[in-house]
Amino acid sequence: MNIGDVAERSGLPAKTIRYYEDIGLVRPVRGANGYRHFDQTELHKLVFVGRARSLGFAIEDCRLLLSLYEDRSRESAEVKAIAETHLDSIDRKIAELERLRVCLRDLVANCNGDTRPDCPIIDALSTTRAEPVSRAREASQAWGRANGRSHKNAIV
Amino acid sequence: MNIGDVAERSGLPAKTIRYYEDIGLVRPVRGANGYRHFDQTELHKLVFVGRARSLGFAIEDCRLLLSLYEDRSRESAEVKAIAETHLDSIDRKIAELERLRVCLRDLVANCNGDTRPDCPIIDALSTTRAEPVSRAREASQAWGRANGRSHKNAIV
DNA sequence: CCTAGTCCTTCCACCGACTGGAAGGTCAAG
DNA sequence: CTTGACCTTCCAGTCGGTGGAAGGACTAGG
Repeated sequence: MNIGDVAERSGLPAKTIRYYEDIGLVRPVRGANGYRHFDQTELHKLVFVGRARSLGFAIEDCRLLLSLYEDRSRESAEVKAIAETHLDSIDRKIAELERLRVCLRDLVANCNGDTRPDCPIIDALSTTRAEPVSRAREASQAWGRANGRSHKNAIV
Repeated sequence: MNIGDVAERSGLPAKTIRYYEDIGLVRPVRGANGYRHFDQTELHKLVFVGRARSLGFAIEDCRLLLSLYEDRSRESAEVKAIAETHLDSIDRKIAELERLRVCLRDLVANCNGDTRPDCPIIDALSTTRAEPVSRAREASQAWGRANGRSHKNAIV
C-alpha cells in the first residue's frame, strides 16, 4: 500500500504518517520509485497510534505503548501504569478547567452585557485585590497550550 | 521601573514581558542605556494580561480585552461576548476530557496490571472493532496541544 | 508520443505562548 | 578595578502536526 491507501485505512492524514515515520513510529520500506510502501503490520501500528492519540496519549507514550504492543512478553502492569498516569493528568486538567469555568461563569453572570461601559469582567481583571497576581502564572501555565486558536481541528 | 521590578510586581517572568512587548501588548519606553522602563500604566496592563491569561484567555483575546479595558466608552456586551465564547470553549474541552476519562477509566479498570502479558488496554488499541478509526482523528485533534509534556509548568 | 491529472517525494515555514541559553553591555557596591 | 547582578539581543527549541512550493512518478486518454 502507498501512503494514500494507509492514510485512508488508518484515518490519519498522509502528512501525519510521514511525520510518524520521521520520528520513528513506523518504518515503511521504499520502492524503486522512492514511494513508501506499507504492509499490514505498519498499517496496524498506525491504527494503534491513531487510537492511542485519540485517547490523548502523548506521542512518547504512544511509542512506549507501541513497543509494549509488539512485545509479546510484556507485563500488563507496565501498560496499566502508563494509562493510569495519563488518567491522572486528565483528571488534573479537568479539575483546573472546572475551576476556570466556575470563575468565568460568575463573571459572565454578573455582567449586564449592554451598551454601558460598566463591566465586572474588566473590573475583575484590572482591580487590585487583596490576593494579588502572585499565583496567576501557575494558573496560566496550567491552562497550557490547550487553546490553539489557529489550529484547524482544535476544539475551541 | 526596570523589567525586573515589573516582573516581580506582575508575577510574570521577564522573558514573558519581553515577549509581550514583542507582540505589542505593552510598549515600555527605553532609557538612554537601552533598558526598558515601565510606568504604572504598563504595569497595570501586564497585571491585567496576567489575570486574563490565568483565566485561560488566548493572547489575542487578551489584546482585545486590553483595548476594551483602555476604551472608556466600551460596551460591556463586547466584553461579555468574548468571555462567553471562552466559557463555551472551556465547556467543550471539559466535555471532551470527560469522554476520554470515562473511556480510559474503563480500560484501566479492566486491566489486571500484573506480570502477565494479557492486557485489555493494548487489545482495545489494536483490535479492529465494528466502528473503525474513522473518527479517531477528530478526537485526537480535540485533545489538541493540551498536553505539553516538556513544558516546565504545564499540568501533566 | 504527448498531455492532463493525480499521486508521490522533499524541504521549509508556521501555529501558541512562551522558555533556555549564549554572548555581550550596564550599573552599583566594595 | 573587579565582581556580580541586572539588562540587552538573537537564535533555537518545545508539541504535534499543517500548509504550501517545487518537482518526480504514474495512469488514462487522445
